[in-house]
Amino acid sequence: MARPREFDTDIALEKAMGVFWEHGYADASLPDLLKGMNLTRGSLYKAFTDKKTLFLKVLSTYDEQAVSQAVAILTDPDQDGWTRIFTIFDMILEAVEAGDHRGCLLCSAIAGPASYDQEIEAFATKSLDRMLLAFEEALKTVVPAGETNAFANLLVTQYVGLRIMTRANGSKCKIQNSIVALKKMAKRVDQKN
Amino acid sequence: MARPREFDTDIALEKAMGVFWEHGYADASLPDLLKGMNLTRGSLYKAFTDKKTLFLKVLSTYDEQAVSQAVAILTDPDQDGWTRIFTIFDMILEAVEAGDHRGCLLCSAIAGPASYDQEIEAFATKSLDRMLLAFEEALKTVVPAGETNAFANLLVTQYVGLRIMTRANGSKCKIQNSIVALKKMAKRVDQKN
DNA sequence: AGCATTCGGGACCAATCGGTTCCAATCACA
DNA sequence: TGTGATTGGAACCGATTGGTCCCGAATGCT
Repeated sequence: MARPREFDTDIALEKAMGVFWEHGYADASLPDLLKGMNLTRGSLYKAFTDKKTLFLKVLSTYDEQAVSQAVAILTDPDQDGWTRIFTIFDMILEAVEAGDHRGCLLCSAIAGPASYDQEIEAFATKSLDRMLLAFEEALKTVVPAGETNAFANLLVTQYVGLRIMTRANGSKCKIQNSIVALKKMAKRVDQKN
Repeated sequence: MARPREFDTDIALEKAMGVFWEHGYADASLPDLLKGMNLTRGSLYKAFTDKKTLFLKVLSTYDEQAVSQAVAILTDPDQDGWTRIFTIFDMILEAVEAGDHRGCLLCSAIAGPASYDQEIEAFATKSLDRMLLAFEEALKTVVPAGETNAFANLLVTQYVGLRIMTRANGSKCKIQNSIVALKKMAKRVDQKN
């Protein structure tokens, strides 16, 4: 019984992801979201309750998609540890070079609403911890066992830093150089091992 | 002639810095600023024109104070390069351990309004570039000449990443570990040099 | 046919935003 | 003493915020 939804919830969620990704949580206004999702106010609130609830669901799908992709790359057993790691960082660089300044939805959430909203913080932290574990997994093959955790944290911090700087326009060069240095560091660490 | 200002502009500016530092640019509302600065609307607008103008002035005083302090540490000729660098990172850790989750006003500006306001971006980028040069200066004594720039970029990125993660509450452990790894990295780089 | 539920779309809500303007009171300088 | 600028404080502005409600039309299930 009853008329079914005319729009696909998942597709709407991905469109919402696009809006939040570009504008950030706070600066994505309801009109922005409605236009980006091709919905009316009534439909949005009936389907997603709330702006914040919508954002949490978006974070969830971002975790399933972007984060899972990164995790898959970092834990790919067919590749060398450093190869996996630099696949991730090279993708960041490629995105910036292609003019994509959106950065990482997760990192922007941490920089923004996570500082005053515990739910958002918990969600974002959980996702970032998945990346931490994946980095650690990749490092297991290339650094001594007792050091994987520390280096994984360094790489996650580097990841966050790069993704944040991505959102400022004139940062391409700095991002390039950071990754160059990261590769040099990898070489040094590797020779010792 | 005329009645003089009852409040000290510089002190008001520092109070405003405190408000922006804690809340971020967008989330610092006029009432927040007025309460934090002990001013009324009229006085604020007469003295500082604008919320954005006020913020730019605040960024400027932040540059003169916090950034200059960091630059001074990083370029102190009496200290070893790595000592200078890890003084900076240890200060970040100490702040977090003391419960200070404000992070870095500059980094928050880059993560926030710098993405849609060119003036703010230009200002923040300029300040961050000062830190970049200072990191490079410190590195000159400990890494080969051709590599100082790349490593300086890595360190600035690390700095930004740490400062952003600082604003999420449960990140103390990650920050600790990142810095531990940074020190390990320094050792490896040093042995090669 | 009839019921239920969704649709798009707009009206409407209170609250807040940044910003302007006016006020009487205050105080310094000439 | 009088002029001029600044004070705290409130009133007020239009715009925007997130959110609710109601509408007639559409559509699927029984």
